[in-house]
Amino acid sequence: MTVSRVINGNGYVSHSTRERVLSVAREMSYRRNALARGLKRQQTETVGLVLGDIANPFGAELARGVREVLTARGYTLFMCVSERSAREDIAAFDTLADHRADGIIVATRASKLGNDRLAEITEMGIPVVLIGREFRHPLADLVTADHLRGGHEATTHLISLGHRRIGFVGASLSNVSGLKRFQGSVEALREHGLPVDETLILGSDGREQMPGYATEEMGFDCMKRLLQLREPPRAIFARNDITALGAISAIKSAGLRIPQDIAVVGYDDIPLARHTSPPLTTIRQPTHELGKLAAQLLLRRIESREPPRREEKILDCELVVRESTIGAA
Amino acid sequence: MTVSRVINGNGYVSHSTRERVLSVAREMSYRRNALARGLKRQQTETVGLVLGDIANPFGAELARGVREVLTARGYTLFMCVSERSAREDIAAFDTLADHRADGIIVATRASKLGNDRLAEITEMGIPVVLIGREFRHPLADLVTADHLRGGHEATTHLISLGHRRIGFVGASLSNVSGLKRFQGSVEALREHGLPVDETLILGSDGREQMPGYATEEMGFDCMKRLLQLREPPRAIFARNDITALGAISAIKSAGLRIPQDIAVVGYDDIPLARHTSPPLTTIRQPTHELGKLAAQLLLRRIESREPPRREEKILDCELVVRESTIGAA
DNA sequence: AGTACACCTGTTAAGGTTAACACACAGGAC
DNA sequence: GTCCTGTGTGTTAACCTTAACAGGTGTACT
Repeated sequence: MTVSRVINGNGYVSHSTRERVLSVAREMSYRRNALARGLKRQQTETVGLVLGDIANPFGAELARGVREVLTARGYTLFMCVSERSAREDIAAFDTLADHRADGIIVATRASKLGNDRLAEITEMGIPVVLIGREFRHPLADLVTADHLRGGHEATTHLISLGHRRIGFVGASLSNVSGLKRFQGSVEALREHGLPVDETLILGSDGREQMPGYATEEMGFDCMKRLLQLREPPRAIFARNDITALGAISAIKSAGLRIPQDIAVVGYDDIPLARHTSPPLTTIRQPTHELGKLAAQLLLRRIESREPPRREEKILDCELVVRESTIGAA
Repeated sequence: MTVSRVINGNGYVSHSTRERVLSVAREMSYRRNALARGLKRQQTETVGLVLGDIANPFGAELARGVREVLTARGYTLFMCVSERSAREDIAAFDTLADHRADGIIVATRASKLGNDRLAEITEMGIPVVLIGREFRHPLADLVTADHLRGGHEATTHLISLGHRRIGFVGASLSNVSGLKRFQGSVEALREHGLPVDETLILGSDGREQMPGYATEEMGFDCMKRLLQLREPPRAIFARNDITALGAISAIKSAGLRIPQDIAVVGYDDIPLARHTSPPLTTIRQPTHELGKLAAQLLLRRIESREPPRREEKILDCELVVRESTIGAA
């Protein structure tokens, strides 16, 4: 009835009526029912963000970017975590679809099962945007950082410092971003005529279950194994900063110095990276931008009458040189 | 109609009918509408978690504990972030209330405005459980770690190592947990007849806005100021591990050694703490347990017919001694 | 035969909201 | 007087699901 007009502030309502409605509403501590509203209006002004590892500051920053754009446009963000398995991914997609989220942003690792369900959901007409996840679909946009170039730059940096034996910590076949970083690294080696020594490439050892998000634990373990080699690498490229921190820890506990004995490059430029000892050379992803862009693309999809042309945006990364690669001060 | 019975698996449905329904459902890629369902059933099997800083691994671990319990019982967890202001807190509460979440777990800092709205929501009959947030209400349960004792233990540890000038990094009047840690610390000093030197207590300097979650930036800044004192402290108790990392960074960039020149104790025992250099002595909170317990208390409230008696659980912390306080290997 | 019960299916209404429409009145323009 | 427009209010139906009930068939037991 007239109440709706008051609550939503559209249509004509006389001042006195409005006051009366508001006062009664206050008195009975009325809250409008978003379920009924969504049901009727066929839109909920709600967006779901599916994150993998929320312990990684990278995910936090991503969420921040997404939220910034969404709240400015009046949307609510609900975050779902899916850290263990494709099953959790699917559960998150289903829940968001069931609750009629207006759109979904997905930043978890790809998996066969997950992608299949994602395709279904996309085809049902729910706008979907991926962040750094391998899933191509004509109805879903994709944003990602240029990990190929990032990996390339990181490695080129090490090569330019004279390193010839470069270890890779945190290799993973199932994570696209990680894989691209690795590929970029290999390309750089090839370009400089350096051999790719497989004994220097360590990852999660097959015992990788779905989480596979690289942890400091993993960095620590891999680095320890590298140090046990007859001729350990003199430089390390880690799949991300968290992994790099683990590697640094392992190097130090072996009594070696960074960068004099072993140089380390990370990836992501998490806030902590500038405060490690030594401060970590790393590849900065435009994390915040990625989140904002994903949200913008999603809103474009949500608010346009018919499905817009698919967008795939690849943002540049940037090498940030700190003291973990060049001795200093 | 019969469809509902098939979808929900209750009531009698013949095999053939069930198959027919399922096949049609698949064909039209039917998804049940959680809005309509929630509207009709007056429950959504959905719980909201309001987190402050999701970049802090502490929040991540908390969420993990909460989720573990909820999913096992068939509930869905939606996370909302409120990192900047009391306004965001309120927005999150409102959204969750509007969407008829069955219950809300709140782990953000207390604020006058936020608590007022929380009281309203609680009194509307929505189950609420607080984690480490100062908000007492007969209808809301509270779980927290014993920060008073934690702060006491950390400081006692430093005193037992012979320290007499102990700095406190990250003081904040507006954060209860932080405040308790500080109080515990002061009590320990008093018990040992040591003076409380206010020049050694640094926080966010009044320029604290709502976020106030202590960052490594803050730890770095405070520590730098402490080092500029005529007689800097020889030991530091940081409000949390992230802050401690910042402090460590500042100490090192001043060319001092840990723990020989300055000992450092953190708080939380985040995964990274064992991988810093040197590994960080810290107070371990039963983070995962806190999350689980909060979820259990919430479910109790949700599922009991009439409001149960208020529970307030205080879990013990534990000192984890590592090399940032006692020189070693 | 009559009664009880298990099994299966359909009808109705309600949950809270809003789009669409209908109506009513006032004031101004012609 | 008629028409138009702006303002204010009310009615209806629909969004999709499910609780409650009603009704049907068939089998088993007394």
